[in-house]
Amino acid sequence: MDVPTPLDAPADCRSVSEVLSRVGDKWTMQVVVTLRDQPRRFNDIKRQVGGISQQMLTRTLKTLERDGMVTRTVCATTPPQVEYALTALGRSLSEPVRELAQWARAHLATIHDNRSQYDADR
Amino acid sequence: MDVPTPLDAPADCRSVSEVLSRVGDKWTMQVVVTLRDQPRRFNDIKRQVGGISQQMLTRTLKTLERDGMVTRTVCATTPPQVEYALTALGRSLSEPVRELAQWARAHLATIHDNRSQYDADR
DNA sequence: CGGGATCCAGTAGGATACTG
DNA sequence: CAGTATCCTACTGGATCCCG
Repeated sequence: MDVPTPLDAPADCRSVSEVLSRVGDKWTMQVVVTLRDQPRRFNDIKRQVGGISQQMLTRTLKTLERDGMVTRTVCATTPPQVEYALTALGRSLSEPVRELAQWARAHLATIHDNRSQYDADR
Repeated sequence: MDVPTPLDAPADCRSVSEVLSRVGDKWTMQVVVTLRDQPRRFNDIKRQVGGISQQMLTRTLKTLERDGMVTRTVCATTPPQVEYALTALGRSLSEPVRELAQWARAHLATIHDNRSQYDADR
């Protein structure tokens, strides 16, 4: 237990890739961030995220619930109310993602520039 | 400029999602980690990663090169030698990813358990 | 050795309409 | 309000063969 975080073993790489591809889809992180401060209801999330269809929001929330990142609470009223909230696991994810967000903000423009230049050179 | 890292604005969410989905594919992180310590040649990377086809390695490396994360150096010898190395940008990415790797190691088993339980309950 | 070209299957994302 | 059910398109991952 000397090296802080090897990130060398193939098993680790696959774990990282698995997590990255899990949360790297189009909507998951936006939903997680939307739920970070307070629980919200379905159409509330839908408005906050913007541009997401009911279908994709349903899928995203169901997958998050399945992974134990989000809880789903149904109030048997009419009209029905369903409230979604982050679990501790879901909140804990937002910490390392915050780091990545900083990196994204700092370097995304550079990446886009690199792409433009690469494409122009051919 | 009070809050350290808001991660609230929709624009930020999209940046994060863009980066996550960019590096969240099946092979990118494994290639980056393989190149982290020293430059390597094509088939060397292929052996290190394991299970990747030439096609996918070619695509992955080309995309990394386009984004300015990897340099491609051709030695005009016979047989040709092509060496790939991480750029500073590529190396800087491995830092926040290291954080996410720790999270992955710590919580991946829990997530898998949650999935099993969720699937069993229906 | 280091790819390019082609073809193919599976899945992610999305539009729309309908339901309890 | 909060979904479910269809249907469709585009992209990802991969296998195979060919080339300098």
